[in-house]
Amino acid sequence: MERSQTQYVLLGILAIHPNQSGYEIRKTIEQSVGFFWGESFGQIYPTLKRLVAEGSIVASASKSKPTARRQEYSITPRGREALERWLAIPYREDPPRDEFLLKLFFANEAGPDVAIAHIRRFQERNRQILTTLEQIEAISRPHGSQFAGYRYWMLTLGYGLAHIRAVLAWSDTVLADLAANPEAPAAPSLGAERVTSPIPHE
Amino acid sequence: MERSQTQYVLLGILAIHPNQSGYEIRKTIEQSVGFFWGESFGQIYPTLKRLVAEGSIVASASKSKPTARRQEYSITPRGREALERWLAIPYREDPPRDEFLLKLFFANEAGPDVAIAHIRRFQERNRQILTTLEQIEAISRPHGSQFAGYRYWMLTLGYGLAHIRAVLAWSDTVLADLAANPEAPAAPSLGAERVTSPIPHE
DNA sequence: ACACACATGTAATTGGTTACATGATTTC
DNA sequence: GAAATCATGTAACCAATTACATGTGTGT
Repeated sequence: MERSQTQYVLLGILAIHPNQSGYEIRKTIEQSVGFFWGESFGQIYPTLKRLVAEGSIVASASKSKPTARRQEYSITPRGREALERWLAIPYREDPPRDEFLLKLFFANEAGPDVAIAHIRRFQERNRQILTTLEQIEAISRPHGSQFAGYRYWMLTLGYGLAHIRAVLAWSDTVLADLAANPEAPAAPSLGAERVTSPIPHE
Repeated sequence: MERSQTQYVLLGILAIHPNQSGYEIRKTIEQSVGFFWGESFGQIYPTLKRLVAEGSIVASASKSKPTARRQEYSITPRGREALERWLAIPYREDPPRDEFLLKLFFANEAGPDVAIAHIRRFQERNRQILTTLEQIEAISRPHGSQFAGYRYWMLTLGYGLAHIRAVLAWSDTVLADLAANPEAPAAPSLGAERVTSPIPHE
């Protein structure tokens, strides 16, 4: 609970766009930060209650859509302070885990066809995301800076585009290499003179 | 336990390089897949025991380094089968969570100085990793394909290099933009005509 | 003697997903 | 009237980290 990031996502989203229900918040998350962040209902609803109890957000009956169950939330000055405090501290790296790269790394145990299948899947998925991100970019550009925070949205979008374009280009060269030269020469197993990569972790 | 990926990392590492202790396995993980995968002792030791119980690996007293406590593990044919089965099934995307991008996305609530601080940190860290990966590449290239799996190691390394170079280039343009134009024009909050990004998830 | 790397393990905690359960509202 | 979407919540489960605890071997 102390270092749960979920609360700050909720605060941040409500800071940008108040008077949303839990259900709506989740949609907003999907549609804005969805390509690098996800939240589940099982996490959202309890956290909203906790934030209300702490006074970081307030709940109110919906005015725009007065249905029976719907609750709307807005950030309070206290919530804004909490958000700003959190934003100011250095981001933490959580331990990286990329199953795609892991399976590719071990692909020698399974053969090049398996590697190729994974890479094709990787390409399909990332081409799809790239198309989406490019559409957002195209739609947003004429809009100009229509809302606060637009600039930073564009920055994160730019990250996504740069990342995906780079790894898609990489995947093309990899596929070409695997197709041109399916069987790599066999060799002794990783032994005494192995090369290592001491990547610094936090 | 069913969908724990830890077991497969251990199997994969032992498939490439047998007769390692738990302690050693962890070091090997850090030094090979460390830039995209991590494992803790609290996860490694119980999983090793479970894999022994299942017959996927075998434990033996150390021959090369016969100390009191040291246990060495090697993969069995059964473990190899389990590894191959796992390698053949499509990788799963786990929900993305990038705190750096999240803080950047919300940076309008905190000001450009906060955004700049995060990006500088990001650059420092990634430049450091880039240097390490480039050194590995430089050392490995003359070695040629000295061991089985070398090829796939180089492929994952290539991914890391492509990714880091791309996001570092992105970060330079972002910093230049934020420095040249620290205050973005204020604008109404994210409202009715907001643009959305329906990223497909699995 | 001291420090550091090697080596193994467990317990507490937790952040999070998934599945389940329920019901209202809208749209076709 | 059926289906989809809106809407909220809880319980079970779990993978994983972190902290703690213990001890050996090596090098200075």
